[in-house]
Amino acid sequence: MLRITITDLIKKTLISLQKEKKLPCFKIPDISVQKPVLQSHGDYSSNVALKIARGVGKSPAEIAKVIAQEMNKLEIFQEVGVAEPCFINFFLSNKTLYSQLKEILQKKEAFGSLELGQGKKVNLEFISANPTGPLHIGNCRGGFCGDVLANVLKKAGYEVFREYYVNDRGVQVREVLRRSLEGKEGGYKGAYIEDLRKRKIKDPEVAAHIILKEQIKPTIEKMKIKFDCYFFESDLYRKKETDKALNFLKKQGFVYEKEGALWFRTTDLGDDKDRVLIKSDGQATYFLSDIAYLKNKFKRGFDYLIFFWGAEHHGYIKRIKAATKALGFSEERVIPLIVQLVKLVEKGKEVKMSKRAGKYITVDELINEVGVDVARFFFLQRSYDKHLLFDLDLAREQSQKNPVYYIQYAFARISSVLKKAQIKETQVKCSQKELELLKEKEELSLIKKLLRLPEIVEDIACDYQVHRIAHYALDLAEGFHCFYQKHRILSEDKRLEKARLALVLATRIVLKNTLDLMGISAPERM
RNA sequence: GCCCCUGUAGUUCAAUGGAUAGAACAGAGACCUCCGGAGUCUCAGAUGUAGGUUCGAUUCCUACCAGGGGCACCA
Repeated sequence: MLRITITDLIKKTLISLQKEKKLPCFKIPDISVQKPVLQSHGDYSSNVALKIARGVGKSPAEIAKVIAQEMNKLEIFQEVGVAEPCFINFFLSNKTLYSQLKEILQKKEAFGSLELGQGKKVNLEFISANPTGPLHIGNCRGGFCGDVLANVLKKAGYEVFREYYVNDRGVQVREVLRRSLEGKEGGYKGAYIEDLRKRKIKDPEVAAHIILKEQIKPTIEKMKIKFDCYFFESDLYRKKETDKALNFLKKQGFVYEKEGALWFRTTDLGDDKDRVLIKSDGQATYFLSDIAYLKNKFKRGFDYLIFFWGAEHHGYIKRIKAATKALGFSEERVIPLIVQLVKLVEKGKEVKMSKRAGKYITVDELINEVGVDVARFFFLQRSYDKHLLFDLDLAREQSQKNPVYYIQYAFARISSVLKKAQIKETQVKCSQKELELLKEKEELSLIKKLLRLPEIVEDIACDYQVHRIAHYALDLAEGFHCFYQKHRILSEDKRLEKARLALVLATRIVLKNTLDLMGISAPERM
């Protein structure tokens, strides 16, 4: 991966410059290499000179000059320059681009894979909607983002386990279902409740499992999400894990009694107030289940626990971090991701949803109307901390204009050209000499875009922001459309044709890998 | 009252503290003898307000203004 390579090269250069006494001794900081906005500023750039100038006692310009001079000797670059205010700009040599292109063609579906995770085990819990009814649009966001994050982390070299936590025991769930089945105030309405009533289902816990099986699971399949496990809260009780967790906390001295209830002194561990574990009526709270569940996950050997929560749960973070610390684990191993709420807009007005009134748009309805590819892309585009405005009219009427088609269209075009050229999945054997025929602006620019996939995977594996991949996919598709528009692939010049077909094949590979990560289909025809 | 998130173009969104703030849709215009026009290329258009931190702020800090979401022996 180029960005890592360049970072390493800078580090090596600094060390050798220090050895040669061209630079004084100092501790080498974390070096950041970024992609400049402007092409004229190079393919990559670094502010390392500015960063180390503080501790070195030389002017940044001087330092940058020395580093650039040294790095100019490296073959990977065509040029290493210095620009105001002391950025070091790296221009890749075309030779580097061609060899990287070859690598894509060799690696195929493995292109973009990293060993960043070193096989560490990650538990990714998402959706986990209460089994009281069908999934609604609010569940979509965390669902799709969780699924894609799982894909990306796997690509980055983590061992990923996807989990859905089923609150099948909680008082609230049981109470709501009981009221719903009996048609009482405070219950939910909807066809599925009617159906349960007709089937004479009385037990709320049975109802919960039926809803999970008949409503939620089929929808999840429709969303093209796969879970490795549905974890039942009731199992924690059946196996006495809640008792064990409570006893553990007691032994650690975190538990006290007040007004007939058992409290967990979470304030000792950074929470705003203490929390109840056992209510005065003897019932355990969800929080106790969650602590037992946390313990259970660590016991299963996960290095990191990632959760997707809606914004309404933000207050829960301190609590779960406190529990983590009380259990004796480092809080860095628990990573809660908060996604802001989804607001539904129709005809310019917000649509208020109510589960109680049976008034909400289900995920099934949404996917039936716009298709799973459009739905996935729509929810993937935004960063988690933005409120997501879901415009129903746009999704319904303008699906033709949806950017996901722009991306898929690029793939369809590629397939079409390859078909015409009668090239199947087989490798185009293209020599370095032939690849050197690719020197048009659009060709080189496309190659550079292809090479960014591993960087995107790395970035997401570090900050979990999956929307990066959606934006990358658009950028990649644009790169191909521009190239396609400007230059003919099939031509009389058979050597050039071969080189361009190699580029097209490589684009196909990277586009396919990107779409796979997003869980969006790559159609040969549209 | 306290806590969390957000204020960027007419609209919906981008931009690990970096260089001339990017797209898409909507608007104005151009490109079909040509591998799929669901495409390409032009033009026009934006950082809520006031301070601070520093070589450099859309990004970090403070105050204010505006929107959303939380503050249970629910989760």
